[in-house]
Amino acid sequence: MKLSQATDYAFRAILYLARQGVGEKVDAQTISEAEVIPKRFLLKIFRKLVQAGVVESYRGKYGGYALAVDPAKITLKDIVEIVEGKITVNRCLIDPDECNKRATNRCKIHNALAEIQQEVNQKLAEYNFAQFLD
Amino acid sequence: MKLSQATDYAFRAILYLARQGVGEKVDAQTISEAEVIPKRFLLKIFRKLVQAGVVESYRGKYGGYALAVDPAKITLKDIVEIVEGKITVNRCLIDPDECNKRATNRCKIHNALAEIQQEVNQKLAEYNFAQFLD
DNA sequence: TTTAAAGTCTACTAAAACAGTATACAAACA
DNA sequence: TGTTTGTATACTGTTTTAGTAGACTTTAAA
Repeated sequence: MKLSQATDYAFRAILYLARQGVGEKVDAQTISEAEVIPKRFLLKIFRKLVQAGVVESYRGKYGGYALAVDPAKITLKDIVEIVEGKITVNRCLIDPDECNKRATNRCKIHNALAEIQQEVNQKLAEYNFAQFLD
Repeated sequence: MKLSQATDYAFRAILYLARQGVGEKVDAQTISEAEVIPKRFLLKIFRKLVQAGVVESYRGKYGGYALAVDPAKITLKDIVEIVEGKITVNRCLIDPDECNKRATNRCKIHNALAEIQQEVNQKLAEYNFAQFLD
């Protein structure tokens, strides 16, 4: 029941770019040093963020990354889902075949977990990166 | 960001015992079959529940397990914590040394995650096993 | 008082996930 | 045209998860 290290790194990388402003390019090396994130690992995380359209990348000399979206429009939930996929508190909640009792909808515990999962998603969606800028 | 299979099994085992009533003994084999849980694995989970005092065990022939506590007093949070320990949404929230920026208390993101963590704990604590008895 | 059926304790193992690295490649600017 | 940047793919070591195994202990009934 925890977020991965990669997600935590992504939070910090996005916040770093948000502080520079939308469209302001910074190279991975600089962010890696400032935020104490292994560079190759950070590059890997950035590829997901680029693919998702949250960040844009610039290749070649003087390349780097810049925020593509207003920080106020980027939530913690967005980043979590980009990096590690949708949150699933219990495996039964994704795929009924994962419930070895095949009782997903009849099981009150699973209904409770579904509610908790929704609550977590909602909470994560309440925080956007504009709020984290000092 | 999900609960382990062991926790899910524990939920179902506790619910099974709750349906029998406090003090009503059932052997692991029966529960294993009814809830489709590997028996040896279930035995291992039960040891934690026994140690925590939620369940009492009876050894020897005609032994088994029985709920030791009123189901209304057992919450989802209790079981999660017994089986997999306290929930920590982000590793920084347990140990500041885990934050490679050493910024746990100054970091607004981590403060947000701390709030979400508390929310999850509170939600889990709102559900008790009496509520799940039809 | 023996024996069979229960749980206990410790250790082991296979598979998946996590965290990070490496190597080769492509683009861009100077 | 060469150096600096990101891209793509694949590899690797460690930890966690999920489950299994074997030897042992307890208990009740025959």
